Amino acid sequence: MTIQEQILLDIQKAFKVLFDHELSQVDLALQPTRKDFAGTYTFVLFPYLKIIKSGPEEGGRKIGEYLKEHSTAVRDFNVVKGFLNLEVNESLWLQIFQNLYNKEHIGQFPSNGQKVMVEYSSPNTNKPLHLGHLRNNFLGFSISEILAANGYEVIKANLVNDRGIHICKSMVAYQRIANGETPDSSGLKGDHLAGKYYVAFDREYKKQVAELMADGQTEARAKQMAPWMLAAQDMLRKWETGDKEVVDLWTRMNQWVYQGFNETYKRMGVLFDKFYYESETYLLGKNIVEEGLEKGVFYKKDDGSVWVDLSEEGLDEKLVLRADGTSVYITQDLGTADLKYRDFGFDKSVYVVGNEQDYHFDVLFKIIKKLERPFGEGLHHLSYGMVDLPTGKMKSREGTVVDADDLMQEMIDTAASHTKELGKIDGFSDEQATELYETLGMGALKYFLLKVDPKKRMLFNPQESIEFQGNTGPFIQYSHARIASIIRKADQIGVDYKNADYTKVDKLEIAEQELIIVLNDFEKKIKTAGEELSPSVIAQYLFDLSKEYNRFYAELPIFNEDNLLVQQFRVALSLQVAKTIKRGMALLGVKVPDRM
RNA sequence: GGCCUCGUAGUUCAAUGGAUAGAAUAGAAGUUUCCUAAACUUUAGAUAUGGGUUCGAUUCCCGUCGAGGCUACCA
Repeated sequence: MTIQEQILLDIQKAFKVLFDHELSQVDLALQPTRKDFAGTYTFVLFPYLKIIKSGPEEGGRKIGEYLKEHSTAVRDFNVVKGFLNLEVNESLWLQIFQNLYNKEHIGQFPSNGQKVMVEYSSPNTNKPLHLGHLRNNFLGFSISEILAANGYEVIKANLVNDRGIHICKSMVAYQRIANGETPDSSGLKGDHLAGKYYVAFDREYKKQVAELMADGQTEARAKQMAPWMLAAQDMLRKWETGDKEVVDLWTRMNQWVYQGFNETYKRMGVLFDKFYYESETYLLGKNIVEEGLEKGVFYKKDDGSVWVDLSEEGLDEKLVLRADGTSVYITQDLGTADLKYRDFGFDKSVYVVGNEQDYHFDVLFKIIKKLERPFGEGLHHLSYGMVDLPTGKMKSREGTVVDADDLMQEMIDTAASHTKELGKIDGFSDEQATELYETLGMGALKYFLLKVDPKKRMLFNPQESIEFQGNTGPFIQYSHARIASIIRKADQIGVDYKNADYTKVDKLEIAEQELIIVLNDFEKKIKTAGEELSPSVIAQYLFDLSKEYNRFYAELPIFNEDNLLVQQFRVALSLQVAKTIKRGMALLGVKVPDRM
């Protein structure tokens, strides 16, 4: 039982004894006391004025008196307006700390026996990854870690979009103008090489459209009859019929792209348990169309196209099969959902996809529920907002796309030069230094993208993202490094911080008590982050913890402290903070250094 | 046009319907004989707008203004 639950139980008793009223647990809640007032938890009295039959001040005082006398958790209280602020016994905080400190693993709930699939990343193979993908990948990886911490078995899946007209565009341009260029011959990363020809296609295509329009064609017509567009469409048809030459080129170019992606994923620090390829799934789902027709969930129009009517659910009619019998995106997604379920039999499935597809997933999930799939209720769209630049939206045509590889390298370079400037890493080997720069640069970037609520669109300012002060990854990493330094010294001079009995500490300083309170919140935050699918909850928490620790660090001496038990306690408290930071940062996919 | 998000200090972000709306940056002023100053302390500064519900609204409801997204027999 947590302190809060215990106090609420005692408040329930108080209502029974003082006002002869039975309150149910669900009616009751405590909130953290605001910093300006004494106390840890606050009970708001306004909702109970009718029951306590007196002013909030008087009623609050009565309840406070009762708690002070009868609750083992409550040491003292004060009433300000309608707020009953409760102070918790120091001994209880020490007991809580001791329990936390004795734990083998923190931030890990036992298995809940449930399986969850997290699909994220899902790149197109016609161009390299950019800033938007970074948010997607960091979110997907982090939420996977967070769900695992909540006791789920997690399967990380990547559905690669490796076919379609966009791939054919790169291929057409490559075929026409590349002169057999390869990653080896050009020194270009494979994904960047493919991207180069995707851009080249677009440039040539625009030129062709302009020429046709100059010859008197309408724009719409010009777009249809531009030679390269016709070539791309032709290539797509050939691909679908298995034309050897086309498939060979497709295979070769995709291999290059995958090599490039693998490098990028490695630097990002993301992993996958299962890859799905659209080239293997794009025909799935037609059997579901049949099934839907039989069940009466879908209906056929006169021209033969198949539709679903979602007007009862507040949406429109939606096409699921074209008149010519070919499938559309949503058909394929229905099929893929079944495939995933056959493969893994999950309880939940999370799709990490940008919010421009909100409507699509709304429709998809509603259809799946209409089809009465067993996994229908476990579907979630982790819909994240776009990443905007100070100049506005990223537009590949306008060359304002921030390339993922470039950005990561820039962050790491900046971390390197900043670290060298501070000159604190004497004695590092080149290898260690390189690793540190990577840790810091990637930490800054990941934290920057994860600290914001995923649902919200966010602004990426290159200058600010590269700062290492304030609410940043490196600030939290720095707090960890400071503690690591303390532990080294404690070990060196032989402070026995491992086995002391900290419940015997006489008096807690405010900074110490605040730290314990924050440390005690860790698991609750992991739970919230898991329920809300929001790594930002963890990021915010770690920042608060680090800030609280740095205050403690500045205010209280450790090795100059005379009382031996207090000295041991402060080392132990520091160690507990370090463990929490390390574990919490791991949930964000961020490493922490022991020196920086 | 219809549908969905979102408007909070100069800027970037917080705030299960609760107290005097928090941080971080940028600005001003301080703190290194002491465990890492990538830190700490102090200071100034915001709920787009008009109504409504409520003991109480940044939060819920309606209007206005502004930003973004969706609105394909594309993916």
